[in-house]
Amino acid sequence: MTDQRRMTLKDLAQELNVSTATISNAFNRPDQLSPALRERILKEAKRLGYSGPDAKARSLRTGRSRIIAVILAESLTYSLNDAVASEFLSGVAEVLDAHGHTLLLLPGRGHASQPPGSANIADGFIVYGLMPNNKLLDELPAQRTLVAVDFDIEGCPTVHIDDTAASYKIAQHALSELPKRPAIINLRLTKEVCNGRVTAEHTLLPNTSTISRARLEGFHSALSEQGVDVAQVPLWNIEENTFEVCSPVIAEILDQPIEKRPDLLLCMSDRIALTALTLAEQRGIRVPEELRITGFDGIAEGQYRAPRLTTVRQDSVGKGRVAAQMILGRVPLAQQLLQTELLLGDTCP
Amino acid sequence: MTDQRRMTLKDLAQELNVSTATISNAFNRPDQLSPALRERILKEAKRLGYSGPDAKARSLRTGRSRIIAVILAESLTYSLNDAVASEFLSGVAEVLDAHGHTLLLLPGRGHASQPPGSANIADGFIVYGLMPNNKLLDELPAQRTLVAVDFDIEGCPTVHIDDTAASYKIAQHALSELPKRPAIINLRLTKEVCNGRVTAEHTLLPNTSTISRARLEGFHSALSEQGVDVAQVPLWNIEENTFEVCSPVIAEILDQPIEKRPDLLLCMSDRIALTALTLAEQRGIRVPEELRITGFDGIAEGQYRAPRLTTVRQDSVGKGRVAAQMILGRVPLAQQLLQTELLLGDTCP
DNA sequence: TTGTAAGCGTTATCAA
DNA sequence: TTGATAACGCTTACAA
Repeated sequence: MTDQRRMTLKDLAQELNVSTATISNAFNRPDQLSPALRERILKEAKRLGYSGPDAKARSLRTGRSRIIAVILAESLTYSLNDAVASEFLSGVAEVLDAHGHTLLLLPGRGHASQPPGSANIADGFIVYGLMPNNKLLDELPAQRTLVAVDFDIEGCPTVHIDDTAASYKIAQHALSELPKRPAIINLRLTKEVCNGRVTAEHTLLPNTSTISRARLEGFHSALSEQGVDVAQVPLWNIEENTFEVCSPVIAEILDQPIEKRPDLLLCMSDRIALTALTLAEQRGIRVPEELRITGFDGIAEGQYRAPRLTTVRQDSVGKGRVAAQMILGRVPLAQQLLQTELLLGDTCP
Repeated sequence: MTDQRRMTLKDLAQELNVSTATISNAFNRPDQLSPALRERILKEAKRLGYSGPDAKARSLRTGRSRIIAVILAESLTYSLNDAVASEFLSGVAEVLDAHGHTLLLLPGRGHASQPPGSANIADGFIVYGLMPNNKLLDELPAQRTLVAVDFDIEGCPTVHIDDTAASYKIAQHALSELPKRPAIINLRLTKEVCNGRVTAEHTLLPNTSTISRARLEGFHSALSEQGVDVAQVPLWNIEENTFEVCSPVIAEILDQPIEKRPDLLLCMSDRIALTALTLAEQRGIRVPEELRITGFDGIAEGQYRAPRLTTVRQDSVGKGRVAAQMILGRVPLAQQLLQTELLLGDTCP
């Protein structure tokens, strides 16, 4: 009876002289037994140190674990420290939590030697961001629900924003005052690794469904519309959306002779824009007088500062919520497109 | 054989005319069967769409899931958007990932109606931050490993920083130039809810093991040492470490008549300090000339801006790494104390 | 209202 | 080197 190992439902049943089914019901279906008996069982369980049905056994038996996995395109380390990904996750977490589910975090890129087979314990998968190799996706249990966020998996429900429209919108705003020397700073858009100026030697990622590619599209159409020759607009590439990786590139841009230095930076993320802002401040370059800057995302850090960032807000939390609701089957599995909103700050009034 | 439902190990065994044990060994113990057979099994498995042993069944059988849970004191929504907690999590994730484990996130406070029984699927628990009620802790499977971070559970391995020493250190630095009107802004230190000035009507949290209490201790001893009567130093309380919650309190502090307005703010977090900095800038109060500000934590946002925050850096990522290593049994379960480092920025030179 | 018993898909211990 | 077979702890028809 009460030996070393953890007490099981069976032990408890024996102890109380009732059947295992009754104990199970006491925990899972209150309506299947008399309140009195249930009361007694719960009390005795607590007294004897039985803390409820074992999750492993239960999930094997029922086939469901109440665990939803989020697969992050980037490493967990990066994602957890990125404002946009964090907001997305908190949206997911909020909904899962409200419905008694929990969140398992899986790295996409560069996971350990052995693939985490433990992953397939999840009832469903939310895949956030483009997977570099579909290998991981292949390994996902086919039967399980899948929702893709910010990219497309064929025949799979997705949640998206209209990146092209959003960047068109902000570029159009920025171009209401025509810049002399506009420049675009994008995020991982070249096939080759390139942290700096994009030259003729680089090729852009072919996949038109990446968000970077879509945003470039939007910038370019707004520029063309104003009669700017987009081929003449310098393109700079950033390999990772962090201050450390951005800043050398931004420094290179800002340290050009003044007659070549851009007077408008269209950045593909707020992180890039904020880095540009900080470096401009350090150099005494006045924003927006000498340099106008636009961001993308609408993260808090860009709004709770002076000068406030001009940017497009995307509802990352909302994206997370919708993705989670789809996975839980609380909204129909579909192709959702979320709204964006222009945020007129001080960096490009 | 190949019906609707997912293929199982047994199905595969039947299909290949080998025993289930052999299939299992092919996946788990290469040395237990001839390479040729193993090769064949793996190939056929892939062809027939068997993606390896089911995690639920495996975890029931072996007793281990390769999942480690982190229980966060605050809601997931808050924690994911807090720089310190995020860094901690990324430290945990990094180590877990390197050893083929995955991360399950559990909310401490305010979890859903039904306790997530799915939690006990985890092999071990890292508890981050003070648990408001130990109820959740009681429910944790007694047998499982537990590591406490930033607070104490009796008889449990912990990882900590020396909050008192660290805040003593930074306060001492700040006091090298004696302020006329110092003030302290702390984080959730009153028993009653209080977002504003702490008065005689408020009582401080009794528990001396909270990090806020420990930091206050450090501030006070540095002040006393300089002959300042700590009873005269105003104490302000913040209920949540976010810009939104901080800013009204900071506004109240800064909008006092100039002869009452503090000239030194000792803040218990960088978030508070950064909010103070932003609001000071908005009001044209010069930092550090008219107002010196110190933070606590050393988050990136405080260092990648101008002026840089003067603060104490705690190695949150390192804390996460150590906690994860302890859980995995890669370092001895013990009481670890991590170092802190004074970061001399521009807000209190 | 309560009890009986058959799995859920594995792994581990044997024996062959 | 490979194969039977008994658990792992639980849920759920179905029977009483």
